Amino acid sequence: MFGNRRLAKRSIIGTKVCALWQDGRFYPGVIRSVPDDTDSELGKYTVLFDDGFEKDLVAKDIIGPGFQNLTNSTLKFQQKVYLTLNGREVQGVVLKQDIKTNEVLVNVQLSNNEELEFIKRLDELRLLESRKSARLVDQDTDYSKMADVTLTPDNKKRPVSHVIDVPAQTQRHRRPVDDERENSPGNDEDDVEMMDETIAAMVLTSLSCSPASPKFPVTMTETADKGNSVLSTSANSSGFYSERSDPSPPLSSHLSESAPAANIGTIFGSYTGKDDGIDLQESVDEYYDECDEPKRKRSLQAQKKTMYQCTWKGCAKIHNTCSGIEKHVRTKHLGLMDTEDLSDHEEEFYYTEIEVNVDNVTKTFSDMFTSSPPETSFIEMHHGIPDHDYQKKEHRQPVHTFASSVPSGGFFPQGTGQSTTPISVPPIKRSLSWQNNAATSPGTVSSQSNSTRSSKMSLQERMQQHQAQSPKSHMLSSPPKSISGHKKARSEVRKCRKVYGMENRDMWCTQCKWKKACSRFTD
DNA sequence: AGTGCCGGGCT
DNA sequence: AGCCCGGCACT
Repeated sequence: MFGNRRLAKRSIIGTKVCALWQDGRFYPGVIRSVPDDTDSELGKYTVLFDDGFEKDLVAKDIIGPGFQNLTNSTLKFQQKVYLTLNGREVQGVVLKQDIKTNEVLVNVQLSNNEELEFIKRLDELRLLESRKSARLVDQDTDYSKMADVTLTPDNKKRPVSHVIDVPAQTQRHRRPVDDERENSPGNDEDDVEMMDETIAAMVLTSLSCSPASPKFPVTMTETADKGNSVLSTSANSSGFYSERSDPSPPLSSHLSESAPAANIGTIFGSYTGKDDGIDLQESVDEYYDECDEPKRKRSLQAQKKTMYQCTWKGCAKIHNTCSGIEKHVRTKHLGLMDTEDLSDHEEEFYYTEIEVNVDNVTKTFSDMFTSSPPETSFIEMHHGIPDHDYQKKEHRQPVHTFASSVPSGGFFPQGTGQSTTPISVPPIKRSLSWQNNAATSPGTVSSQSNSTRSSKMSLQERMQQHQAQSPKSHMLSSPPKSISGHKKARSEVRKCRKVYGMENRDMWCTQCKWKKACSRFTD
């Protein structure tokens, strides 16, 4: 039936698509049959629309996986679309589309029957309703998921890359939304909704930092004094969505789910790329949600802490929350929108729980963040974000404690004496962090050898160390030659064995397990 | 001695 | 292909 000259296009029949109808709008349907010659642009696909009609269409009139992207399309007035607001998929109709900017004015009817108009970018819209929850639908094949994914342009299909993909589209032109907000004053909630996605994406962006990634964002932890933790303030106070049964302090709220417009507005001034502070949020232990609820033992300064580590190839990002890591996987690796509702939780396959021995989780994090020279990563991280005047904010704390050891003064407010949690950072780690290339006097560091240490270090520590030693962290501190040299001394190379240790062999990448070239920490 | 991983064998 | 491991080069 199918042309068999090529690899069959993975049974395209049955694919859920949206196809052009006579009226110039796209309607959902499934592929009924494919042309004999699928290579030809003229071949007609038969699409069975959901309402029972059938039509033969060329590929270019079909939107869906394997066909056109929505981004390439022009949507007509009254075209039904789906979009995500505040983590929920809502339906709307197109009012108009600005071809130039690819922004679409969408009218959305909220559950409370309120109608609102949003300006969304084309790539934020979908023509097909997303699957609600794979858990409920008992794991059918990836099909619909694929549809979801591919229908959302810009979601490059599963980037198999360990490069963090900054969800650029979420960060660009947010101004229109701003304008939009002005159009509907007094509706805070909606404002929130509109911002959520962006913020969440920004959070993710900022958070995206795998050991393999050079862009380990330097973030502030709760050690930041209140004046500085710009975002954590805003995020923290977001407990206004009371559906969150969690009676925990406001700080436990989930950024992506809700963030009070008011606060954010205040804090961000104009709502733009001020994501800068966001990373603070997650980095800290206050970033809890229902996922970790049972594990909330930190009041005990527990010795054990469950962390979640991304197992995506080349990525070993660790989050301290389940939702955090899920989001990471979802947006960074699966190329999905950061919308839990739309996700079918495939991300669960890409992270693993790790129990970490830490005497003080906070310490751990602060370590992680202190250990890489902030400036570069920080700047890079925010590269391309408009209106970014983060630097102007009071984030730049004088770095007291480590000023001498930190190359090019990071802003991490280590020195903030008002830190609530005593941060006892083992000197070893810190010195290690910058010791690699920077000239280090042997005497200043612990006399223990690196390897000895690593066998004794907790996993977490090793991870930190790895992060600290990842290439980026050298950028500022290292003498030029190490940059040009590129070839790392063997001792510097971090591999699963070193990072996780023998005792955590199950966390090694497969290659390492097989004594093959490590696939996780490729340099 | 420890580590990274090639080459090759087994299933 | 997935897995395992001897053995070598390197540190």
